[in-house]
Amino acid sequence: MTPFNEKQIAILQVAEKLFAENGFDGTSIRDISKVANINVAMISYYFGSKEKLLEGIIVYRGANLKLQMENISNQDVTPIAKIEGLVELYIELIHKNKCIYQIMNSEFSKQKRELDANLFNSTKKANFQILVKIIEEGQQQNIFKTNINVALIPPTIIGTYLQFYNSKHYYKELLGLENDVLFESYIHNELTQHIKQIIKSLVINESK
Amino acid sequence: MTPFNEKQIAILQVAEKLFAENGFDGTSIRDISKVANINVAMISYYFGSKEKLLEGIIVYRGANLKLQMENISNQDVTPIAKIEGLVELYIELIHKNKCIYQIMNSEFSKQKRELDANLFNSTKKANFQILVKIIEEGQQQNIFKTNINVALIPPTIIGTYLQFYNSKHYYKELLGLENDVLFESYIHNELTQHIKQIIKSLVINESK
Amino acid sequence: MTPFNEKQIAILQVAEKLFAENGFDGTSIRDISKVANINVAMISYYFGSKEKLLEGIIVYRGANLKLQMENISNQDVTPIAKIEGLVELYIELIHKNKCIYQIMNSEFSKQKRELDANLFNSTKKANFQILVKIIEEGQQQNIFKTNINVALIPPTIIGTYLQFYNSKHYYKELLGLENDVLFESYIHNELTQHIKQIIKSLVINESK
Amino acid sequence: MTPFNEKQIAILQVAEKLFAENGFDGTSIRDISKVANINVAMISYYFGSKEKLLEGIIVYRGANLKLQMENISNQDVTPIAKIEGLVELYIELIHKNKCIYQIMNSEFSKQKRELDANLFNSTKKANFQILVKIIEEGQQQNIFKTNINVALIPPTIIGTYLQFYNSKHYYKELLGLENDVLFESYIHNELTQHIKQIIKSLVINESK
DNA sequence: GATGAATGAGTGTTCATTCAT
DNA sequence: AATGAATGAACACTCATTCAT
Repeated sequence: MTPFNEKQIAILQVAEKLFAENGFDGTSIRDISKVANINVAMISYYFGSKEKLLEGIIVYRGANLKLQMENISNQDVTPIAKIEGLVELYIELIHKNKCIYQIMNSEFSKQKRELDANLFNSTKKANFQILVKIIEEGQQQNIFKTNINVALIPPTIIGTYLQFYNSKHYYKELLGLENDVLFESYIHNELTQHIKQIIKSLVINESK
Repeated sequence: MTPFNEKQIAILQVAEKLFAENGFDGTSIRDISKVANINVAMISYYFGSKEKLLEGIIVYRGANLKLQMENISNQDVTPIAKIEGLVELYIELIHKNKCIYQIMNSEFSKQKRELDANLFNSTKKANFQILVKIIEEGQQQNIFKTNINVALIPPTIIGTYLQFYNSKHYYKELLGLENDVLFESYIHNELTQHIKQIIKSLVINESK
Repeated sequence: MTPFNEKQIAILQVAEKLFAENGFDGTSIRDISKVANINVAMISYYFGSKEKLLEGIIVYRGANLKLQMENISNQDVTPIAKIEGLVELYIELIHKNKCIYQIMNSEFSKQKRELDANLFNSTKKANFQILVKIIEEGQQQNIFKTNINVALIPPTIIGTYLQFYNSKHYYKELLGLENDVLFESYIHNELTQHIKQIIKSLVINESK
Repeated sequence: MTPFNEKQIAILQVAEKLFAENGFDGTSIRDISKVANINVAMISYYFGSKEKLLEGIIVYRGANLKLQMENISNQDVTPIAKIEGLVELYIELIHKNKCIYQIMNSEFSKQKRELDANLFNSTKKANFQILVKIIEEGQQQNIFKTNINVALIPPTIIGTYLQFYNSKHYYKELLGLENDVLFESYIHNELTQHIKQIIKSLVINESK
């Protein structure tokens, strides 16, 4: 199904992790080869170059992301439940694929990288369309407001989550979350709840 | 006032810009020295190392940030106006100091960097305290809800803004913002309004 | 007849061309395998090593060279005609086998290469003997000088030709030879005539 | 006078020698740095790249070559003596600068190298003009033939010499030159004499 | 007999830093 | 106080070759 074989996937996963942790420039192919327990030359051999490896990660993850996102809107529940489900899914997906979102946000925003932005934008657009559909459904049922800026919903969800996660150290201290398990739990409960509340306040027609 | 002399500040400003554009690892001290029109050795000479230079940027900007943030809470307006003002200020500050926020978010979240996190956390905590004060003021006046998770307000503001800004390319296309001026204007109007609305929905006591 | 099979010969021909164009070190076995449309491992498999491949080229071409050279001296014409024929043949052969002569001159003169010089020297010596025979024939007929340094005749012919050919770019400009056809034609006429004249002046007894 | 400092010249000389012996691709900058007893990084530091180093050699030697060549034609001797002197000078110069001539012939004739051919062609043209002047002088004095192809004289001299030199191994055996001193002596005497004779036969008007 | 996978050594180059002055 | 020169380590990548199949 994927265009990558077993060993390539092993490399992709190690690379994804290290890129997310240390950045693209901060990760050498030697670092990757050491962690993945393969020869340095294998990366060039399998992917052609370090940049192509990055693109490989995107292709590998991108296919997955789009697929998972599509299920939510086809369920037979109220638009509000769909929105809540979408927020949950969004957070879950970003959390699971934190690595690639991290990469996307730090590497794609850099001017120097000559990456094919379309690799990501197509996924983004697809997700946007799904969201639009749900919103319109709620509007037709008069449950949602009419003037909703749909485009700003995804960056609100993703941004809030990532900003929180990237300041892990600070929030663990501030909120007294003594270990990573508590931190993860906080994300799953309080943060998710917080974001759900935000998004609902943006879309639900309170004046009804 | 600042512990940096004129030449050091010139270096700091160039470094800040380049770090934000290309990342810490993606920027060589030669790049910096070329743009700043100084000798390569100057950076090690003045700052000790490249990492110390990054810390220097934080110290240099941090002092500024804290200072500007404190003014808002001392004004004699309603808590709601203070919150609105704070959101505006937040966005304005992040927008102006995008560079350092970019750095903070991409470099501080990396495990490999041995940076003194306190350099930033102290500013964050100070800002948090200011926010707490405003919220409490509103709660005493019964204008704000009682159960507000104040800690999640800053990451919501900052995260949403940065996520939007970092996907500049995508949003310019999606929203038909043909040039950078229109993009900036969109941030100043729609995005700021969007974030204000979110934060207000989080704090204002609607049941009143 | 040749000790090489069809696939080996295909490789030899590609390698000969690429070695002549880019040098031995400037040509990778991957370059060769790509052009020859074979697997990289084939070269080591068939020839043992890259150096052995070079020797293979020499063996392959050398056999040919010696063969063609022998015909000229057996014809029933005057020694002068034989010399003229020999010059023509020399130039024609070098021109046709420019590739291998190029290799021979650039790779054999290098100390680092551990090539079996005898592979070539035997051909050179055979050719030298043929030349000696013709010269002696002319001397017996009192048409040629008695004090002829036969050893210096071949390097004069070959050297002049190669030096001219290797400065193709320069001579095309200097002589106003606008395209390669004109350049080739110049070699066939003026240059060949020039070399013939030189060699004849070296051997023919003018005082007669 | 030269645009190179002492250390750069040391590197240039080592590089010239190694390039001539092993070719451009056959010489690594580590080889050079080892022989020159300098750090590997110095070559990039001083010359920018390996290719620029090669160009440096050409610039360094080229200036010298042109200069030395100009003296011969200004002497107050017969045209024949001038031609003889020129041949001697040519051989001496090529012999001394064998390295760079070797490089010129093997690297410039390769298509892959993107070298500024003008670096050499200007020297070649200057030398050609000097030769033309001497020939014309002899023609005016009716000592030289009228139909002389001046362009073919330099490649005859250079080519014959280089072809002989590059087959050193072969000629030492053929001519019984037991050591390098004898080989050098042969070049200085027999080979030089041979080339002088050739060139004179090309230009001198025998029918006078 | 033939080949894709894999390897360790090597490539040119750039890196942050230090040194002598 | 300031800098050009210099360095060793690291960089991404390519090399010829070997090996398991």
